[in-house]
Amino acid sequence: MKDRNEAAPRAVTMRDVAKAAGVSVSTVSHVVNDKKGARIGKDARDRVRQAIQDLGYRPNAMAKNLVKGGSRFLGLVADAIASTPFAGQIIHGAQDEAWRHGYVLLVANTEGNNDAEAEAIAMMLEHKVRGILYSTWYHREVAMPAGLAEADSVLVNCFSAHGRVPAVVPDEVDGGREATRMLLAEGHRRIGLVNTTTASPAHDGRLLGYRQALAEAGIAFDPDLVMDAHPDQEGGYESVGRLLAQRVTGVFCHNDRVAMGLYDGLREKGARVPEDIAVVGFDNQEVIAAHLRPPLSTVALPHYDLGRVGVRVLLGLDEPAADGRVTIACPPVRRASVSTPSSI
Amino acid sequence: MKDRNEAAPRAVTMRDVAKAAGVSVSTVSHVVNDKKGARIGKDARDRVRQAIQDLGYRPNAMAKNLVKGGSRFLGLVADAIASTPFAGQIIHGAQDEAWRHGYVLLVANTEGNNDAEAEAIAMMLEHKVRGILYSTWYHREVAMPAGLAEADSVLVNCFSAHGRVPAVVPDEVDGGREATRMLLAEGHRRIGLVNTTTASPAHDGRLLGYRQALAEAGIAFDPDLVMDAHPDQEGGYESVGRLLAQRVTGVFCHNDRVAMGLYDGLREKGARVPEDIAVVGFDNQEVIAAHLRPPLSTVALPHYDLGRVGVRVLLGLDEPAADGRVTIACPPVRRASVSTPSSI
DNA sequence: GTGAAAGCGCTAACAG
DNA sequence: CTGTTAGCGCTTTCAC
Repeated sequence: MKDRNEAAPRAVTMRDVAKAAGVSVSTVSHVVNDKKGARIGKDARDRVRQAIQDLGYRPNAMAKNLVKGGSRFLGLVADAIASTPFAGQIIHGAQDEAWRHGYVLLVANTEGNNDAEAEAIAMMLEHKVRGILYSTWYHREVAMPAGLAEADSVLVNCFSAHGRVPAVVPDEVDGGREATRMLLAEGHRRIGLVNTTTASPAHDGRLLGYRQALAEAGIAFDPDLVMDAHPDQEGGYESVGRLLAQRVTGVFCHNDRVAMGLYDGLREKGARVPEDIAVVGFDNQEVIAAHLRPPLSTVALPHYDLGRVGVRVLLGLDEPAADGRVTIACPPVRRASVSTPSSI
Repeated sequence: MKDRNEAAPRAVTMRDVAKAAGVSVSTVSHVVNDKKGARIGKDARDRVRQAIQDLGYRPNAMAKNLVKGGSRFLGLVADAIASTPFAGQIIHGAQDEAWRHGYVLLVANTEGNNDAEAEAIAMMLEHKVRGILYSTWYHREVAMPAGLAEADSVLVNCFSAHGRVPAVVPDEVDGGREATRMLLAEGHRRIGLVNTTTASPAHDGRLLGYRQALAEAGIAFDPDLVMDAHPDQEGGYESVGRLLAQRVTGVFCHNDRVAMGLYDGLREKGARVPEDIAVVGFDNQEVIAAHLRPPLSTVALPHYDLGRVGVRVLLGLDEPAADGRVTIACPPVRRASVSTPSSI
């Protein structure tokens, strides 16, 4: 760390380097940027390199961006970075892809606060970002914040009603299908679904996927096997009675937390997983799914890819479908909760 | 979103506004920044405001920073944003505090990759950040990456051997004491500690806190009550036998995941929480602690504050102690796992 | 009260 | 091969 008291010793600029190397600034510029066209004498080049070393020169990105007329920034506004790892995974994917293309992410965390959101977007606009990703921690419809329209933008894990802004979202239907298929593959025919209580892309999509998978297997849909519960451990726990009453042999839970609560309830009733009841979750929330007893089979929400593809769409590398959507598959993750450990 | 095909229509600048308002750029600059000294006629001021509206002018932060000779950026490099919510909370705290002081966070996620780290730091330096926060997702000693020394920097949730760089870290000893005290307060005298297997600030600090709390209560330290286990659910589960053999009535677990595994093991042995054994965790990892049966008493790792104070130290608003450390307390979070639900 | 002009650090023609 | 020059969009003296 530099001494905090030291008088700011005006940063070393290209001119300083030029002077030290006995060349002009443009020569320095050329060697710094490895300009193809420019033929610089090996001699001058070396002197410049040396001067850069000696003076500890760092190019000034702001000056460079100014003259280039546009920054290498990409904005990412997230509504909840602190509560789950989901936003973190989106950020991770977005950043990897952004860096790959020479962009830097400006991340703003709004925790759902509208003022923070407006401020964040204004800040990004003033930094002349190349575009803005607007992301939510769970898949939902959003009202486009004013200001977003001033830049290229892409919605990540959310979408707007009119569909005029490209949206990268998980394929909930596919996920529901995959989850149900894991149970089907083990021979289950009476499969319960513990869905969430509120209508949402997740609620509707996963239900549809469940029905599709049943249909594929030639099994009639039985509405009695579908029940709603608060999407957390408590909701799962409380569903046990209804599930047992329906004599299901397998259950597809709305998420891993519900499955965790369900495990507790089943244990209390003396039902074993997976021998008596096979369980599948959703989300692949590592801290839970991989460490339950037995480890939970689930379907992964592709947050990393949502972020990654969001950037690709923003940069024009991927094209959304005609409806403005890019849909990312939810891959199944098989663990011991659907069949006896020895068989997987 | 702007039409992706539209030819980039050179952004509107201050000159455009000046022309539209029939004034000079300096006048526009003065009204945009509400310069105190400058006396601008209400008339001119209004015309400028109007022109700004009409043209949709946004100041160019890069140009502003260039002339001001320094950016309003703060860098934050994190080693693992995607795996736990911990880094997210650090980022959240850092960003709130940064924004409060007019700074924007440049976040870089390195996932432990050294090249990514070097690149991230170089990028931040080139953007002339005011300073850099270097953070880790669990409390540990780090080797200072080269390059960090070129800027003011502060370590967050980590520290360097020589202590020349200020470090903001959680008070592990305090946390261990608080956790143990929760058990003591319920009358427990035979308290087990399931610690992690590897030496670390967490391992050593929490053990010390445990011993201090016992000493405060006049209880002799019994090494047989301290056992090590892998710091996850599996580790907790496997500790049950040893714990029961020691006839402890309360257990302080290295973290919430260990406590979660312990719950499973205790249930299998027919032991109830908290009636037969009271349990306390560490971390306050919401998704687990708040939703176990019964909800888990624990001690919170103050990640939000680590980030927040990290920024304050960087900006010179808080002073580290003589040893370069700023230590943040780990507050206890009481839930039902230490006493019967009715009594809390 | 308001404007003209210099310059922040850098790039990109264009000259030589 | 290398140097000169004109800006990029903005702030800030200093004149008028």
